Amino acid sequence: MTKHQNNKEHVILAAAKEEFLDKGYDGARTTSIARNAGVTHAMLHYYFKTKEQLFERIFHETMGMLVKGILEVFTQTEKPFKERMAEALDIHFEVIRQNPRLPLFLIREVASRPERFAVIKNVICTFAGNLLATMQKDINQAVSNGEISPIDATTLLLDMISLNVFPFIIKPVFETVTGLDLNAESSFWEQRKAENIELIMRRLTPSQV
Amino acid sequence: MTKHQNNKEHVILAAAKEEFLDKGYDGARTTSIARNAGVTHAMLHYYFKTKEQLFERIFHETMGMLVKGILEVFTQTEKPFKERMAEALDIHFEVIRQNPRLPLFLIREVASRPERFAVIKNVICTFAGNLLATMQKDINQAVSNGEISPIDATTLLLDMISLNVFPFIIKPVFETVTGLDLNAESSFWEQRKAENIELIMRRLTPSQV
DNA sequence: GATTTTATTAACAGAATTGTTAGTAAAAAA
DNA sequence: TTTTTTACTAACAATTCTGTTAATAAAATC
Repeated sequence: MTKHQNNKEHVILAAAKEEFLDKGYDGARTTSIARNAGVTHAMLHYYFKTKEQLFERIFHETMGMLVKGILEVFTQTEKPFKERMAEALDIHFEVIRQNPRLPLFLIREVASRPERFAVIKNVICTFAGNLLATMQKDINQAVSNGEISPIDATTLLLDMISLNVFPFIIKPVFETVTGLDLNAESSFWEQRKAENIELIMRRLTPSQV
Repeated sequence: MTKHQNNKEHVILAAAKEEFLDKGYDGARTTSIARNAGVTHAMLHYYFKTKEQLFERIFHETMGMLVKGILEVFTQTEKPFKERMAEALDIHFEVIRQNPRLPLFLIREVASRPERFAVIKNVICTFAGNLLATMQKDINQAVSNGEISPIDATTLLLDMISLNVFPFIIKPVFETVTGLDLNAESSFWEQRKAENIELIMRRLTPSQV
C-alpha cells in the first residue's frame, strides 16, 4: 500500500481518456474529467498544466496503440498471399474490435485540427511507405504466380481498412436507428468479419476469362 | 433590389453550415459564424434565438439532402440485379462526392449527442426497412435465377456504404499524411469508384464450384 | 526532529462565449 | 402622414470554462 503516489494521476488519465474518446477535444470539459476522476479540478491542473497537454498525452498513447495494433497485422509468415491477407484482415478487425472508439476519435480530431497530427505524421508516413512497398512486391509475385488478380497495394489497403473500420464508425448511428446494442451482438461482428474476408478473397481470386 | 430582406438570414445560414460542418457543434462559435457572415453577433441571435436552434436548422437541412440523395439511388429500372447494383454504387458514390463532409458531420454529431438523431430516426427507420425488404426480394429472385451468389440485403448494403463512404471520411487523415489535396486528384476518386464496383460485382458473381 | 519537497484544497481571476436589452433607424402599414 | 412593425447596433449581463494562487497538509529528505 506504499505505491499509491501517482494514483490520482492515473485516475485523471483514465477519466480523461473516457471524456476525450466520447466527446472529442472540443466537447470535453476539464471540470467533468476531474469530477469523474473524483479529484478537485485544481488537481487536474496540478498534474497536467493545461487541457491541451492532457489531451496530447491521451492522443499519443492512443495513436501508439493504433500503430502497434497495425504493426502486428503485417508480421506474416511464408504462406500464400491470399492466406496471409485473410489473416491480416482477421487480426486487423480484432484490433479495432478491441478499441472500437479509436478510429472515430482519430478522424474527428484530425478533421477539426490537422496540425495536431503533424507530430506522428512522419512515423505513419515511413511506416505506410514501407508497408505498401512490401505489399506491392508480394502482390506482384503472387500475380506472376497466377495466385491472384492484379491490384494496387494502396487500393487493396484502402479496401481492407474501409471494410474493417467503417462498421465501427457508423455504430452509433446504427444503434440509434435500430435501438440495438451492437456490443451485445457478437454474431453481428463475426458475420461482418467473415463478409469482409469473403469480399477481399473474391477480389483477389484470378478472374476466369 | 427589393428582396434583400432575408439576405442576412441566408448569409448567416451559409456561414453556419460551413462552421458546423467543419468544426462540429462543440467546436463551432456563434461569434465566428457572425463574423464570417459579415453581421454583428447580435443579428445572429435576432434571426436564430440560440446556437442550438441554428444548429437544428443546419442539421435537418443536411440530413434532408442525405436522405434525398440516397432515395434517388434506388429508383431503378428492370435491368439485371448486378447492373442495377453497379448503377446504385455509381450514383451513391457521386452523391457523397458532391457532399464529402456530410458523412463525418452526421457521424460526429450522432456519436457525441445521440438524442439529436431521434427526430429523424423514424424516417430513416421506415425508409431503411422498405429498402432492405425490396432489396432482399430482388436478391432472392436473382439468386434463384442463378444471376448472383446468395447474400443478405443488410450485409450488401453495409458493404456498399462502407466502401463508398469511408474514403471520404478518412480524407483529412490521408491528406495530412500524404500532403496531397485529394479534391484536385479526380483520378483517385474515379479509380476508387471503379474499385468499389469491381469489389461488389465480384462479390455478387456466382462462385464457380 | 528540522527542513524541504510534494500533494492538496478552496477560493479566485480572466477569458471566452452565449444570450439579452434598450434604444434607434428603416420599412411597411394604416 | 402617422403609426406600427421589422431590422439593426452597441453595450452589457450571465455563465461557463480554463487556469492560478496562496495557504495548508503530508511525505520525503536531511
